[in-house]
Amino acid sequence: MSKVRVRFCPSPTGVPHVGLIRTCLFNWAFARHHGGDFVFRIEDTDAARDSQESYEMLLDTLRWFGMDWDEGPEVGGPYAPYRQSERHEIYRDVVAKLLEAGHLYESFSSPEETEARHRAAGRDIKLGYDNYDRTLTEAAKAAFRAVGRVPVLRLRMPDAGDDDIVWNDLVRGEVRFVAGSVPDFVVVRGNGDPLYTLVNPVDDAMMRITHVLRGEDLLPSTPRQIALYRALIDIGVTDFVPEFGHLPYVMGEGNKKLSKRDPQASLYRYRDAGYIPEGMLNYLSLLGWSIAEDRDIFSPAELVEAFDGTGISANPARFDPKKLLAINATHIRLLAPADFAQRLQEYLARAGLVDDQPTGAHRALIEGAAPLIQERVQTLGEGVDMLRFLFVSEADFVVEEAAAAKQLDDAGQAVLAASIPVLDSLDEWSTAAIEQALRSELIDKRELKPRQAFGPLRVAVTGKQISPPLFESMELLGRDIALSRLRAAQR
RNA sequence: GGCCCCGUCGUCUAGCGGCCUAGGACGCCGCCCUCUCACGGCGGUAGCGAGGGUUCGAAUCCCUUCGGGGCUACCA
Repeated sequence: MSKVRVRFCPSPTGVPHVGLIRTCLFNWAFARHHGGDFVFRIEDTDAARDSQESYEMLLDTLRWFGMDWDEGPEVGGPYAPYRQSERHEIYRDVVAKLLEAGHLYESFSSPEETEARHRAAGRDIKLGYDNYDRTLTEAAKAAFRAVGRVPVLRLRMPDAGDDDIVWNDLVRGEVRFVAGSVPDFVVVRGNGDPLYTLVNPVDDAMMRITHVLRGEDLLPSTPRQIALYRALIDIGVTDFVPEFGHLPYVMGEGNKKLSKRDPQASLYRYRDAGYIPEGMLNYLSLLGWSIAEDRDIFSPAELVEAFDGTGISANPARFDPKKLLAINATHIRLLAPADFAQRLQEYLARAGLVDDQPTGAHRALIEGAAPLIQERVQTLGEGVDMLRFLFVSEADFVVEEAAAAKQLDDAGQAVLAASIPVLDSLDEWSTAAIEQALRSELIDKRELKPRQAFGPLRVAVTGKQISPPLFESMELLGRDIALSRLRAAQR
């Protein structure tokens, strides 16, 4: 087999979403596994919907995931340009050759006229285009032009009785469309603009794409693409038809395909919340694929190692945010502690709790606190919430109302009153010393249950009922601030 | 309507004729650990859409049926 070449070819509309990136991921992993090329092409042929902003988000997202491309925007390549909006002369040239060779023909029929012919012949009007204009005489065409009508260009499809269009789908096995069941389709608009139906296969052919892995929604268009490919081979644009593989849908709530507009589908939502790329990639690749019978946690490198393009499931996969979260949590725990601290720092900065280049004191705080929460959070965003009490100014520090009501009652006040002098007189402000002193005073001497003893202190010091371990937190906070918060919680 | 795809626990899946009284994971429930929350450990819950074949033997092969979904544009 020649070198594997696959492509990811989104149109830049809207925000990158889960289904799109899953498709990208499978292509990327397939290319990397086989030592092939990953081509990134932008299908911006719909000026009304495409946007530069969306284009930039696409690049940004792939980079965030570490899905690098060998050819495409900003890196170039031998088949440049890689934005379809810059390839119009190429399409014009191919169209001219296709027309000359008789694969395309001018079609003047309006949908109404086609429908009228179906009615007149007693056929179902839902049959679609009837290939009527194939046989238009030059005189008839001239007559249309004379009244100002402009033709679209259609590709001739095989007729009933010709060979069926069959391919061996990488995901679904043999798929067959009976010859004659697919009408001739439009490839160039009346105004001369080429359509997706033309430019997508033309670019794939010219860029020598060997494997087309794409969404299941494109499966019914495959016979048309194969027919076009045959025409392209005939005129010498390429010399082979690629393999096709149609990936199952990613479903959302209910029984509906996850929509671009579904907020749950936006990648940025997860990125902003502090999901990490390793976790997202892992989960996304589980949507229609599995690495082994008894395993579902793996690194991007392990994915590439295993992903050979076989064993992709044909049935739709439901996107499950809970499982995504769980897998993300596992990957967070897998990070090297310094790596976790670094990533956490970025989110703390984003939340405005530390500077982009944190001060030495903040840096020390992050290094001390990160290990306390690495096993406690599922996202980096949760980590920010959990550590907020360490970074806020005393003026901004607040004790949650519900927490105060529950823990700073009369019993809680007694705990505060007993603890403050003990802590105040500690020789050494360390986790071990704090714990020893408090246990001795509250558990041994006053015979409190641990949760009764430490609950009020936790709330007073962190403002929440859920926090990193208490004694470590107090040490990090420092004696002065810890004591002043305990005193402030007294009434 | 026509064409096409899909059908294993609630969800993602393993399974490709005997290894299956169907395995793993998420979720959920219980217990242990425990300063909160997590982590970790142990246990539990729950599935082959239905009906016919083929076969000594079917989740696995065939047919039918039911159900879900997609396409059917001068969108991509």
